[in-house]
Amino acid sequence: MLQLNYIRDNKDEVLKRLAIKNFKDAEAIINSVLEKDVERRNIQKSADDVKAEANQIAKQIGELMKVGKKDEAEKAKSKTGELKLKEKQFDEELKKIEAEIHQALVQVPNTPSLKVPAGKTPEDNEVVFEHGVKPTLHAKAQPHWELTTKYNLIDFELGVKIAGAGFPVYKGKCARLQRALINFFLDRATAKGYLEIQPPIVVNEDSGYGTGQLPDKEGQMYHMGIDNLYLIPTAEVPVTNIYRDVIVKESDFPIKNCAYTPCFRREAGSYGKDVRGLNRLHQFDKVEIVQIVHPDKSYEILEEMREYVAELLKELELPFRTLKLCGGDMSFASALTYDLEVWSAAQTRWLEVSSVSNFEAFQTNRLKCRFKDANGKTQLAHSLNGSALALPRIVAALLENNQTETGIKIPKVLVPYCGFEEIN
RNA sequence: GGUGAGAUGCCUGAGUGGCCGAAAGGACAUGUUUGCUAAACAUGCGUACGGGAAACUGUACCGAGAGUUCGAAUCUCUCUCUCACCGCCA
Repeated sequence: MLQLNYIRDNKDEVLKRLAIKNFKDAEAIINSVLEKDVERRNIQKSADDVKAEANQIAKQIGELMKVGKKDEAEKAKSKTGELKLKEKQFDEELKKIEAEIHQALVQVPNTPSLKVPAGKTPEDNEVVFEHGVKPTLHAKAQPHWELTTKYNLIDFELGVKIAGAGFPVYKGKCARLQRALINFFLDRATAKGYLEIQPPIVVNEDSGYGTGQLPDKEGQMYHMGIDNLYLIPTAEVPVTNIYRDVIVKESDFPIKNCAYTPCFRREAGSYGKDVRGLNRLHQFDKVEIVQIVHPDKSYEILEEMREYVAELLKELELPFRTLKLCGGDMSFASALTYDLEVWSAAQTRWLEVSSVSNFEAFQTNRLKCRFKDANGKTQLAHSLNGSALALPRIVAALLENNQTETGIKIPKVLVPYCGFEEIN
């Protein structure tokens, strides 16, 4: 959620930036919010004045009672009836208008950075970096969903039997490969200064609101009604919520956390499209990196995180490209997002494996994650996160790109983690 | 699942109707002093939303919501959560 004060002071810039996101009703909503804000302040002033008067009288009555002037006390009491009525009325008005402002404000997406390219669809995303050579596969090369059957690596049908579509069962060397990837990613992250966290993989409602999954996207999460808990769609949710309602020390910046968790997504509405094999799952594994930083540093750190994820892909010897998302393809909460995509040689297409975003103060405003600056003023921190990395599509690309007629080669860096060099 | 206790500021913890935005201690910050990796002393130290050029000042907040009252951290009701013990169990 954007900060009202910020909008008030920077209206033109806010509108300019929202235009990049193709947010249609920006001007209408912002104007109405600002008008209501003026009204709100007027009402609050009136309410405060009435309350101040009532408080005064109450104090006087107390003193009169103490010295035994009962008559005068009674006289003072008679005045309070009217004040109480007014107070109630103002409070209700205030509540109403605050709700309206909030309602309008939550509809407004984060203001994109001015570096975000204009555009509406994924085709408008800007390729900022490309690395590696797309491999040429042998004549009988297969997509990963056939390779996994051939080498007995993943049983999708078994997953259907146990849970449902989108819950694969990994076996043998593939299970080991998954474990290897998780450990590799965590080792690299901790070496880079990220503190490893093992968070709960269920969260309560407050946490869902904190990172913005609720109230809008609740259909995307698995909900356990009996205890009112949600399965996390990403470690971002529990890890970022560590910093909900806290005032961190400025000297603690940058706060760097990483976490491996399974992720659960209902993916409602995406049936039938690009869902073969490992491309889109209800449950998958991911290592996430999260940073809470000083506002002045967040863009510098975003680049650092993007570079870090790119390094991982280089080490895995996967061809990849980095995209700067255009206004139309960015998420609601992001101010600037890089997507990293690996080349899937048998599918001959790019697969998104990481999304690295700077949320500026959009998320921390909702979370109330603040710090005291040098002047002793509390202000919102900036939050960033990125996948580093999501497993299934990495596995898909590894299987497809590294296949030979006799087996699948494991990248060097993973061999110590896997304990084998080839799947055959 | 059963029984009991509780929810106060960054933390511990006092506070049973007006003198309480809240004692005390700790932590933290600044300064002084002695010196040495620390201690002593002094001062400061909640958050949010308003008003004001500023000094300053108004209002709200003691788990959440409602109520009683001129006046509520303190009384009543509802809800949520936490802890302890027992039972069951990884």
